[in-house]
Amino acid sequence: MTTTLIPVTVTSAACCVGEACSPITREPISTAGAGDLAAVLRALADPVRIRLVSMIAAHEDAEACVCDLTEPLGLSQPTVSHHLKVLVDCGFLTRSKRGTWSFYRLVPGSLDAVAKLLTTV
Amino acid sequence: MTTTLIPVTVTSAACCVGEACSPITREPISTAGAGDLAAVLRALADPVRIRLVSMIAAHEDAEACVCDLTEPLGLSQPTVSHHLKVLVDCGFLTRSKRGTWSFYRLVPGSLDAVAKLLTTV
DNA sequence: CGCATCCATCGACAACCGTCAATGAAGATG
DNA sequence: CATCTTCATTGACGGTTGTCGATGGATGCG
Repeated sequence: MTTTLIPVTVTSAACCVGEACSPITREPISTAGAGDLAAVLRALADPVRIRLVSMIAAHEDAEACVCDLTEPLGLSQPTVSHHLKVLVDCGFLTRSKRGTWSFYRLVPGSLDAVAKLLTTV
Repeated sequence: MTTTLIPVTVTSAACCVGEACSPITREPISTAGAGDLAAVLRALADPVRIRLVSMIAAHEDAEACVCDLTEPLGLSQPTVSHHLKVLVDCGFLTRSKRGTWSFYRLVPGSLDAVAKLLTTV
């Protein structure tokens, strides 16, 4: 028997964005679509979270644990965990526990999905 | 004599983004760059402002005045003016007064500049 | 077992933000 | 001139959010 793992994180805002997959400048976006896109953008609209995404993506093996991120950011561990949770809940990061460590990784294509909505050309 | 118009809206956040013109996933973004990008994204991270950008871009002649936008949004005129100001200050919209009316227009390329920063491919 | 490390969650506080009513300036209209 | 329309600004209020300290669970190690 083969176990197939189907991601069902429907609540992911980054997933919901896929509904309105055409640029927002073509025609007036729906009220719901605007709310979904705003929620995703709000998750990225923070200096710390932008640095987190950037640091994780550029980190060795494209993943990082909390203890790798706390000191460079100069923030407390709970604060970093909080921001990471926001990014995970919105579908930009995944978390995988290995031993005591939690490793965070960028979800491929999640940023591009948002970028495509903003592209006018 | 040829009059060359050089845009010098340096305070525009959407312009500042141009400094870090490479995708954020290539290497860790600078603290200042993250702050600038966050400021621009925060301007877009609101359902009303996303609808405003979309409605204006898709409007006739790609421009609209405040009275065109108030009723469809179901918001008060001061609130709409407030959101429009945020978008203008960040370089996403331009305002041109003609008579009593203020016409707003999408700045070409402003959204694409942000999209490029988020694109990983 | 006892202790240390890594981390998520909770509660609290301050700062920020979206919204509206009120106001006044600027132009159009009679 | 008098009036109306369009719009920006101000001040105030309530809700959201970023931050930290404290706490406790889970894992690794001697």
